[in-house]
Amino acid sequence: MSYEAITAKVRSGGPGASFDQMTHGLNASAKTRVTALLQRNARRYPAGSNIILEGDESDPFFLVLDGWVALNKSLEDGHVQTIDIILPADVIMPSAEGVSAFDVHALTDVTVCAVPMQELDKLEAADPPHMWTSIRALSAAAKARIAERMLRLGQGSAEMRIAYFLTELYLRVSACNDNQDMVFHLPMTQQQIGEFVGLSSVHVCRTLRRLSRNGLIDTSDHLKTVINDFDSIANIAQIDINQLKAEILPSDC
Amino acid sequence: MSYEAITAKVRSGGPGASFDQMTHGLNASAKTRVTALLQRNARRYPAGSNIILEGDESDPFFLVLDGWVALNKSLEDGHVQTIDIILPADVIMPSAEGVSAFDVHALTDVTVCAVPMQELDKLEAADPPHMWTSIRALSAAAKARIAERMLRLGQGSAEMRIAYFLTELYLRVSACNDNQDMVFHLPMTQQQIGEFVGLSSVHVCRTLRRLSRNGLIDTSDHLKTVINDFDSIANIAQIDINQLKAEILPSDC
DNA sequence: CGGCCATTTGAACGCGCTCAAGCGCGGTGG
DNA sequence: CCACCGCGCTTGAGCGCGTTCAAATGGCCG
Repeated sequence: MSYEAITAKVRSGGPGASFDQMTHGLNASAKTRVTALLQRNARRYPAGSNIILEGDESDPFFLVLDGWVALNKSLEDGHVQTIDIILPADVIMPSAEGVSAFDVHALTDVTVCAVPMQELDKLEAADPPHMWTSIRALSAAAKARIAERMLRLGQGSAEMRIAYFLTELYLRVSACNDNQDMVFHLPMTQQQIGEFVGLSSVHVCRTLRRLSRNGLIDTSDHLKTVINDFDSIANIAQIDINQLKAEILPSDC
Repeated sequence: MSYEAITAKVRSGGPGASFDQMTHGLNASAKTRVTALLQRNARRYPAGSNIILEGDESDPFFLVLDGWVALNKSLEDGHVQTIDIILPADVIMPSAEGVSAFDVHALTDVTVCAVPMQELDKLEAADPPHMWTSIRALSAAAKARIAERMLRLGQGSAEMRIAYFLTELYLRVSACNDNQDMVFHLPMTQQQIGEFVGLSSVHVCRTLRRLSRNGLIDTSDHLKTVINDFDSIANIAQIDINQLKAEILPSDC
């Protein structure tokens, strides 16, 4: 079963929802123009492929239309660290100077839209305040996410990191959802989760199983991750949910 | 001895160098105007004090004129993680929404300049391309720095983290220097270094001593940190120096 | 049914932590 | 001037969390 087919079951809002989110706030004519631009520059990548490699030349700016993307850095010994995970309607900025600071890796089948700088300038000319406000909000949210994760990467236990990971991604996946069922799909192997939270895949497994055995989560159906006891998870992760929501989710949603 | 007195010995360029760096690229009239703005809004904080607390309301934008600043996040159990260290001529963006995502902590006596949003807009009106270009370069460098550090925080050994820490700060401190003597001042306790690299102060001590015993560095005069064998340090840190320089240093320098 | 990949579990090791005591140095007050 | 104090650095001992290595199990697809 494809990733889209799976998430279609779990998420509300079908294909096209990303476009709505991204053009949200624009007037009608700008909206059609931007949507056209996005569709024109859209490209597909299969799960497991690299969209950009660290050190490659790249456009400064990508929009993720669909699928999950990991931003990876790696050491010579082969160890990989995922710096951030990018979800649909979010933005990838591989950094200035035209050279990417990390691998951009497709966790699932992915549709992204490379936005060349001159196109961006055109958009800005069309609707300057909205465009940059929106970008600034997205990148502030990304910074906050990374800081929060870094805190736990440096100071937290394995359990705390996993609990935080589950909470963060649940919040982000269901940010624009109104249903409260605490069920979502994590299209990542335990290896990839480990690369994200700084643990070996073996210990990710052990930690998830412990949470599962204690009834806090349910991973028996590995297409759906269920958080049974959100308060306990948030407590283990040392999260103040409302504060975290305000910080890591772009406000307009 | 004050921090300024110490660094005056080590660094080239006296007081006022920060102003020059920050207004670099502006025309003469803009330069005087910006310098005046900076001096008008400048505030001093003693070493050890907090400039902003996590969750506080704050201006969106600070310029560090002098001294070292740590951006800290902490867990309830008291563990602290330093997300980034800000040096003179660099910028603090405590994040959008007017609420700071972290403590802003003075590692030394510090002079910062809070720039309210409306002032920023005025500056932008005066010289729009320069201002935002410069800010974007600074924040791209900050992102790259944090990613590079996060890689080692999640995947590297204690030795690698310490070696990377030394290299990063040496590069940044001496970025605008032409002398190549590999001597600089680190105004941080081992406790604070530990909070930055995710190690206990005890282990920071052990690791520094080991590097020192092997002749790679010299910390006997704790006002000056000396890197004796830069290649070995860079090798331990798994750094490609030229690539790192390009990534983490704002280009105009 | 067989092959492949992800997950699970066990065993043993070791890195980095905690706790605790000793040392060195600068500042302060008698 | 020296005694004292406090803070940061140093070093030792012992422990525990998370790692590595290895093997078994499970699930999906050809």
